[in-house]
Amino acid sequence: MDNSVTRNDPFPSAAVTYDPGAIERKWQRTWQERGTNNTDLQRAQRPFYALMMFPYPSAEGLHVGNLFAFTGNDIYGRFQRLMGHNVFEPLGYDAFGIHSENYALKVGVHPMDLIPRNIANFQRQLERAGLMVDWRYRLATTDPDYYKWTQWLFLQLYKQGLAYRKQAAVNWCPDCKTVLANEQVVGGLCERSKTPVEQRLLEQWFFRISDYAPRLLENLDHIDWSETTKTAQRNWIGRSEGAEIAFPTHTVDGAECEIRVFTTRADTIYGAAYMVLAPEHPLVKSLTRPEEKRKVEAYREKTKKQDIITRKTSTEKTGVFTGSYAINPATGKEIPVWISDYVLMEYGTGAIMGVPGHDARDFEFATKFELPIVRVVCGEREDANTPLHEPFVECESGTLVNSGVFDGFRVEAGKKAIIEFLAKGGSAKPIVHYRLHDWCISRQRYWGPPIPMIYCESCGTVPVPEKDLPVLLPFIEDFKPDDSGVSPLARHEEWYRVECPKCGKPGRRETDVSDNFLDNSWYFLRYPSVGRNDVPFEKNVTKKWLPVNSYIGGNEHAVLHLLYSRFITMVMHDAGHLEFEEPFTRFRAHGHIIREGAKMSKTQGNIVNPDEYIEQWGADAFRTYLMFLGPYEQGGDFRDQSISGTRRFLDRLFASVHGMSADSEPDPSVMRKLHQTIRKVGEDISRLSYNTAVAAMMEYMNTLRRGERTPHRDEVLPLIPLVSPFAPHLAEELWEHTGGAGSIFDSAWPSFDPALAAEDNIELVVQVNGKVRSRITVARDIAEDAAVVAALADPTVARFVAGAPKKIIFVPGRLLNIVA
RNA sequence: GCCGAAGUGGCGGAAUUGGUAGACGCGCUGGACUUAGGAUCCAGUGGAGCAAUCCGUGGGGGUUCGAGUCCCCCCUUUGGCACCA
Repeated sequence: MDNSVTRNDPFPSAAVTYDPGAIERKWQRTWQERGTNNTDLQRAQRPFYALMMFPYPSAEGLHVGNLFAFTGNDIYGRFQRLMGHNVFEPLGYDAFGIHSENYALKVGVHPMDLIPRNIANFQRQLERAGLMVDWRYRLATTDPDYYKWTQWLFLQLYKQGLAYRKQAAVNWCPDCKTVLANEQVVGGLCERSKTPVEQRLLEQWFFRISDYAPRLLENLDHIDWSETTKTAQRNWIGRSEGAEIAFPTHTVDGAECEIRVFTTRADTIYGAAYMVLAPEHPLVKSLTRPEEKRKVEAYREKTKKQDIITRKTSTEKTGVFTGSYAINPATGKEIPVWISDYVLMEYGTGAIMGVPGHDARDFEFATKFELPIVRVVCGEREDANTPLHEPFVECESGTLVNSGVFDGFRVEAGKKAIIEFLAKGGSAKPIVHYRLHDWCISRQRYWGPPIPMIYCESCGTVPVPEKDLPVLLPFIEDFKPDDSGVSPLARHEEWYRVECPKCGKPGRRETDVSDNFLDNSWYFLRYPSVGRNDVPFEKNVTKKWLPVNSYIGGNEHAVLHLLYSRFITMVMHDAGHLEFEEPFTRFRAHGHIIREGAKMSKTQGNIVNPDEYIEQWGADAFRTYLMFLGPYEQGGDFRDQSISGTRRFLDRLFASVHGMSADSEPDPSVMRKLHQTIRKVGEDISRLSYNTAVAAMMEYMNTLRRGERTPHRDEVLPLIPLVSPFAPHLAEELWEHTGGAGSIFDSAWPSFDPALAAEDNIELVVQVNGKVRSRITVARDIAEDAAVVAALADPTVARFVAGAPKKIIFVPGRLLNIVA
């Protein structure tokens, strides 16, 4: 006999209890059998491409951060499906690259063995997470079917003159005997061996992304992306408006020449007291007077040996005088020409005009070498003769002084006027400069797609014909990089020796592989065309599914991956392969998870292994908790203790569904709350505010449980679809249990009835002088006069209002403030 | 140095546009049920005070009838870029 119904327990312990393990296994199998997560790409009527950044399959397995990211995307995708879209949610593996290779080196397992193993482990973990992924379209960047097209992409860029070869410096670790990526150099030291990094010059392949800088910048105004990401890209592209100015001089041999500088502060040209060239500037040789030659040569040698990082981080200014002078085109005066490593050959023209009065670095340099410091700008509190004890860099309030005919100009106007004036004399032109460098894609490594180029003695550089793709990455035992500075592939003559495709004479393959960022710069184009081996992305399916409707990923990729993807898409657009030029219509950066207030790291041993938690709490509770622990776009703090709360919520949902009745009528106030909840959860999911969506459902659950009553069917059932994006397995189970047909994900999001959600009576906040004194229950549409009368009838309010109110502020439906 | 984000109870965090600060959850306190409770359920929970009430969103000013929210000046934490002319 059932005597478990007690006064305090409106939900009798039902015969069935919530067993997430069993339910999740059941539905994962059922989904698989029914093809619930499959999308018919051809026939879809309302395509919606919900993309998440794919993981690199590290050996540690799925990180809770991956799951946090994926779950957030999955919820959005499932919600869009319930809203009537055909949602495509693919996932794959970014399996080439230095991360994977380094791990393979560390454990001494060949990546060709290791990576498939890692992928298998990831796959197992991901399948437990209950993602709505259509695995038929899974890809790995290491699949020859995939990287064949990565190589094809390279060839398209080459064809368009966007890929070129030049000498460039790389980071070299003498201890690891390998080339390092910039990310692997921390504070001038090798991340792993802590050895100082050296710089080496190598011939490398570059993509002309800098040609696209203006477009990459301008388009940012038209795409719906997280502002933080757009800001990061804007800064990275680094547009500077300024002028190129020529300073006439003559070489040691007496020939006339000019030093061109780039400056954003043309207004300060009257304060240009010296010039500085980068040590490697091509004019240095011809400008160095014989008596200075020894010093200059020594300085150049010294800076050449310096590694990139030390040079960038050292603060003390150094430099030497060349012995030559140039003419300041504004003043007509001679100024000395120096060389110093604080001027970078890579930026601008590799030369600057030194304006010590109004630039911090120039000030430091001039102070050290006792060069004249002249004031040419002053603020409101200074005049032309106010001495400069520190550089005056303020522009806004600045006025030009000691600047000849330009005295009295405001900084901005002065800039324009001076450029115009110099331009007339042919010594200046306005110019826009970008900080964005060309993209070096060569890697002297093994684990990547070989760059599809062949060097022939008679034909020169010859691209591999498209029909010969892919250039397979061969299996080699000795994939470890050595101190030769070239890829391990360069040790394999049997591989790199080929006939020239043009003339048939002996040729040599390019032995570098391409950057991992090239692999993942186009994977989203590939997903819908996985399986097509004749084209990288099939025209019709691409037209139907791209650009991506929603892209979610980490902001650590704000500049590299997300910029490169945009670049590649633009190039493909320009070449006529794509109809759009921006790949991701909407992008949202998710936050990152920390654990108990600290960063998760292996050394601290506080890594969350999703397996254990899913085992203990169920995937649904784990997913819901991840979404509840903080705002999705900001991340949050993972606390073991807190998971119980979300699990309790699911337990209660399960119990409510099993304990509900259909006998009496639903409670109107509960129904009102229900419709408010439907609205809120929908709105919150739309703006990725998952934590508040979960809170709203919990709040409703509390409403449902309040008092000693059995919840009505109509009060409970709509909660199932609301919770389904978060707890898909449980929702399916409850949907089936309550007689739903097919998958809940082929049903619809519950409709929200504004009339039902509206309150008849509201609680009006009554303030006196802005301080809350009371809350009164009044009709929703109460008029101001009636509200004042009702408020003054309240004894507490009356006590604070002595005479006649001075002023009344009435916010209908919300608040009444009486100023007494 | 530059660019960005953020400081709210014991903790994670709520608070679309200036309008009830602390939703929701954890934890904690008390209680019910129980052989037991690290299960479940009920009640309470920012601080001070018997109470009326007062004080409270990093600190200091300001605007406003009203400020977590807007403005100015500081402090702290955190992410990114870093001699970018």
